[in-house]
Amino acid sequence: MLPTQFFNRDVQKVAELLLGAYLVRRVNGKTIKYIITEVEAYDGVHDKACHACKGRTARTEVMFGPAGHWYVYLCYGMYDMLNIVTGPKDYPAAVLIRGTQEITGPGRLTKTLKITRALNGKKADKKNGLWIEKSGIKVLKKEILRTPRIGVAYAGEWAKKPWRFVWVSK
DNA sequence: ACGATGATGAAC
DNA sequence: TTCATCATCGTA
Repeated sequence: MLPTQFFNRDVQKVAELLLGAYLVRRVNGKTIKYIITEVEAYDGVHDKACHACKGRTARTEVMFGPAGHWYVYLCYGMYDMLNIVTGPKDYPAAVLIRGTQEITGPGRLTKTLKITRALNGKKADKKNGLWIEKSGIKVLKKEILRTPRIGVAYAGEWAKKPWRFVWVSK
């Protein structure tokens, strides 16, 4: 299980390192590991695509908290989005986990793993049934595709930042 | 291409 | 209290 310290650093570094790691879900006695293949970085109050650009609010409070906690919010009235908080306390940033080897799309991911806002603010550990583990899989730099983030066209210049990371495996 | 569906933040 | 907006997806 990756410790809090792992997440307590630059959000883009964490995003990159999460590719090839296991997202582990334990629900009613069964534990399943999913290999993370697609993530996005959201970085600070200045990032207009990051919810924290609105400042400290009831929703964004979790991102201002310590690293290694889940930030789960409802998107488009239907889908829960799963993020892991990164960086030091009071610096709002998070990595959106968009997909795994078996599951493409952040909405499908949370639906399949039965992840809801009940996990919002909870620590990524075994007690909460959702955590991240090192897999031992080697992801080469050349296998990482970087693109602008999805669905954030409203964010002006920030929409153009190549902060989406995809592990292209063949 | 479009509607479902509800929380959020900002305006009034 | 109302309103536009939204880190999506299934159906067409």
